[in-house]
Amino acid sequence: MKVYAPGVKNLPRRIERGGDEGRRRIRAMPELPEVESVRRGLWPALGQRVRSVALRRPDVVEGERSAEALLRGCRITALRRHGKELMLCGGDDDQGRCVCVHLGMTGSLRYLAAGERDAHDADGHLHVEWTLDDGSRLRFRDPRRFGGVWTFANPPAARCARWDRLGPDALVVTGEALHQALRATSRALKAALLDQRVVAGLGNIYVDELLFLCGWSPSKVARTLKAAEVDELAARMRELLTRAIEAGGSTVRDYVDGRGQAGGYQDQHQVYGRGGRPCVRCGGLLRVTTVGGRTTVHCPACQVRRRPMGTG
DNA sequence: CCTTAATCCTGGAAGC
DNA sequence: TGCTTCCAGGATTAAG
Repeated sequence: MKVYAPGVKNLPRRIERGGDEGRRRIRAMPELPEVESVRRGLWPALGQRVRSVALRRPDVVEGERSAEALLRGCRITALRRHGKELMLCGGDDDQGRCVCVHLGMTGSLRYLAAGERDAHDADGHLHVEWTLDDGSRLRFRDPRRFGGVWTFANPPAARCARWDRLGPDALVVTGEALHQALRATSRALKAALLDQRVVAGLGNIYVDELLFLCGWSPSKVARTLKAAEVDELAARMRELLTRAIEAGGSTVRDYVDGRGQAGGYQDQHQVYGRGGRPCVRCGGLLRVTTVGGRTTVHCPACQVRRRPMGTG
């Protein structure tokens, strides 16, 4: 495990420097609150019929790539979300065509009213653009192309292929369901919570924030949490995500919601992006480590609850 | 079961 | 200043 002790020479400079200068350079990927904010921003598209589809980069689409598969001629009847996955439904009663969108790390899905323009009108990362009957548009853009679009004959087929592999949605997960998943793995708690099959929607930002709020060490073994402790973990998870959604998600660099609005939750981050800076609770320095293959920031003094091997 | 590493990709930061 | 190198990260897959 790579460990950066505070003040040590190999500490990345952006962390050492601290302040807003250090924070804003760290990127955010869309996690559940950001994806939900995108979904809520797309509501003006509901009820509209898709007039045309421009597929500029066919390889971002998996499955059938025809305009019809991408909802041309369909009326958009629902915008759904599970974890970080979005689903655009093209008909009533699970009958119409269906498109799933995953934003990956840098993906965005935006609604533009008729005639509305934005900074990305002509860049090379606009992969799919849907034009609706009233002249408004939906736009999928993804510079790094870790995201993508999947086409299905209908929503049940999409759920079967994609959503059924995901754990319960993190915004509404019960302690009981979470406990069932956590008790089945001996991985580090952080690694388990990042696994979308365990619980769907958490990424690096909100896992680190959640573990700080609960006082758990990221390397605590997942299966050793008691039922009551997982109840509390689930409750705090729902509360954290709800608050982040209320703030419009986190914008660390360039995330915007479905209407191009930046989020505000980054101002409430207590650990993410704050490695090497003082803990807001105890004043000690936050430590940057790697857990589950991911950069992890935690407070070694505050997050000592039930560490493995009784070391806490 | 578990872990780490490689893969995809680009832009921004750091290093020389 | 400019060029090169490194790095982040979600999900998946392979290898150890």
